[in-house]
Amino acid sequence: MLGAVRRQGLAQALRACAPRSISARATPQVLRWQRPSAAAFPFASRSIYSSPYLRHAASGSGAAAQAQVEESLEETQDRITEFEDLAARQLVSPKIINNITKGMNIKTMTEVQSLTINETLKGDDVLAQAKTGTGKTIAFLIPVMQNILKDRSLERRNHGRSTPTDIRAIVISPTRELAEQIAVEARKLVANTGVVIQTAVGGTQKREGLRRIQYQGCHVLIGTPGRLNDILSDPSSGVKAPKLSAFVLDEADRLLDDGFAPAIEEIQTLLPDPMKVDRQTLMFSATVPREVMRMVRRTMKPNFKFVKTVPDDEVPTHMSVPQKAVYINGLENGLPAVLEIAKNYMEKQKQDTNLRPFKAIVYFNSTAQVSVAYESFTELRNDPNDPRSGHPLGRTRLYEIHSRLTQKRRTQCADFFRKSTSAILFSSDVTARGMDFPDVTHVIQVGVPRDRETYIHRLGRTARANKTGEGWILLHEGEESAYREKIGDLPIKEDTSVSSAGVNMSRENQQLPETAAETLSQIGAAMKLIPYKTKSDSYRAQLGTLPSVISSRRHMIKILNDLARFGYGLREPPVISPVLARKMNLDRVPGVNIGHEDPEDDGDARAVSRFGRDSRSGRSDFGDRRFGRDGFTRRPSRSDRAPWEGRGRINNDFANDRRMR
DNA sequence: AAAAAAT
Repeated sequence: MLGAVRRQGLAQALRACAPRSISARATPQVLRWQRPSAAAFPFASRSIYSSPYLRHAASGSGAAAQAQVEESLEETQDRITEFEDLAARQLVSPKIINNITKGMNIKTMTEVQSLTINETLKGDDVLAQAKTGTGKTIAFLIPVMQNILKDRSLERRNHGRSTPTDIRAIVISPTRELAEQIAVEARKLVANTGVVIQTAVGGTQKREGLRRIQYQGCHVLIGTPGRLNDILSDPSSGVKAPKLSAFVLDEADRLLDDGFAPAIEEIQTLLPDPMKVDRQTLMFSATVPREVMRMVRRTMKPNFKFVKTVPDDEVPTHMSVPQKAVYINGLENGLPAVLEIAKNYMEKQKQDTNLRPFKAIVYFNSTAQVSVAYESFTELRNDPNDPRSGHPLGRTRLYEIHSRLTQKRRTQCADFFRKSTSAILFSSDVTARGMDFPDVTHVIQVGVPRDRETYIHRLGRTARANKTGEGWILLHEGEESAYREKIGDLPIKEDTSVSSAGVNMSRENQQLPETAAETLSQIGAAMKLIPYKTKSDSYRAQLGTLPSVISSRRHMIKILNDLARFGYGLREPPVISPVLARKMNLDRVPGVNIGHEDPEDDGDARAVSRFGRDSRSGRSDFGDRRFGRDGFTRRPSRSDRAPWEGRGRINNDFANDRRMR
């Protein structure tokens, strides 16, 4: 019953967004997959109206809830589900099908593929709402390629070679890696057909890319908004798409977010008038917010199809994957907790060979935090005093990826991680959407993500292709309210198995469980080996991300200073420029270190090298500012060793302070 | 000072 109301709500939403003048006949059809037997899942259909637009439309449609929904069951019944059949019915070139069934060894379509391919092959415009990791790339590539192959003029022109004005399809993706990933897939699909695939993404040599297009030609151009716009708007590039027959937006919701829309609109003005040169527009989107609907209405034919491939009764990933929340005592407990989660799993995996090798993505909200994590994990040693003692995670490979790396490094890391059996990828949200890394067993999110969608997309990197996986999120109690607000309704269970998470790292001489003590000292030692700038950048970066999560400035500075001191091992908080301090209303907050530059001598607590020699001496020209209830209460003295090493001395007033925030 | 993305 509830399901029926929901269905009607959806149809309503779609009608509401179609222009009024459009006749009933032109109302977009809603196609929906029905699970044969409705299994009773506790969380069924919760995610279906996760988009604000549809949720709103659905809830406001009470009076009209009687309306019938168009549901084409006939089409559901004789829908093609085997790739072979597409060739047998002469819908798709046997070459393409052969590449799929033999080359890629895929026989049966996923639900997304089956539902969308059956529609797109008819030539209609399609908006598909699809869960990630369900083969949607192939789903939109097949009709695009088929359209290109069936144009016989391709073969005659230019002695069978392509030219830079031959572009038949443009595919836009929100990240460079995703564009490359789509191109790789596309090339497999059209192997030995003569169709030329090219990419246009930032961070690469524009001239080199252009030369490749000029020399090899291009039928399908896959890229990111900026570079695509750059190339198409540059008349001297000679790259044009006068015969464009397909236009695809992957991750449309993301693409229509702030920032991308202007570039995409500009690209559209550079394409031929769709009224004169007929083209098929396809959009894939995990959610269907207002912006996506607006773009659909502006660019798609009035009879576009809406294909919803999240079945009513299928449990979406973020409802079925086991998810755990770990409360950390301070932000400084974050990396120890990550390390311990890894160790615990690897220990279990030794006992139980059925468990897959540990392969994790660890997400942070800023690039600088990613670097701190990656660099410190690289420096880990079993025995911090002996560089030869081996890494606590054994042969687990470590990678980092974010926008501040060169494109070459990014691509390399993505490739390496994809191929690794046991690895950790420290990542910003570059990889949050669409990226397909096989066999990821863990997604660990450090801190509350910027929004609900981000959480769900990150989590979607695991449990792909019918595999299992688990999600973890590490939370400071100061983040609790933001956490509950954003994702409090998801099935995330509190987990208390991570012993180093709850340790108060400001206290010395504590009796700690062995695993916690070991983990904390390993991280603490590794942290001393990484550059000061990496840490101070991370501190400042979090001044940018935390205010949306923690409302009190005082509290924020307090926990950041704890991180600087007990996590990063710094003697004093990194400087904040006077301008920034004023802008953020921090000038009167205790513990804020207002200054101009990072100290020349590093400001590190005590850069103890692996060989045990002190390599830096202290400096204290920060005056009285340091002497407040700010986490840096004590004048730096002989020992700045981390308290859990048992020899440090810290101010107990301050330690008590931690309890009464 | 806070993902991403054109130079």
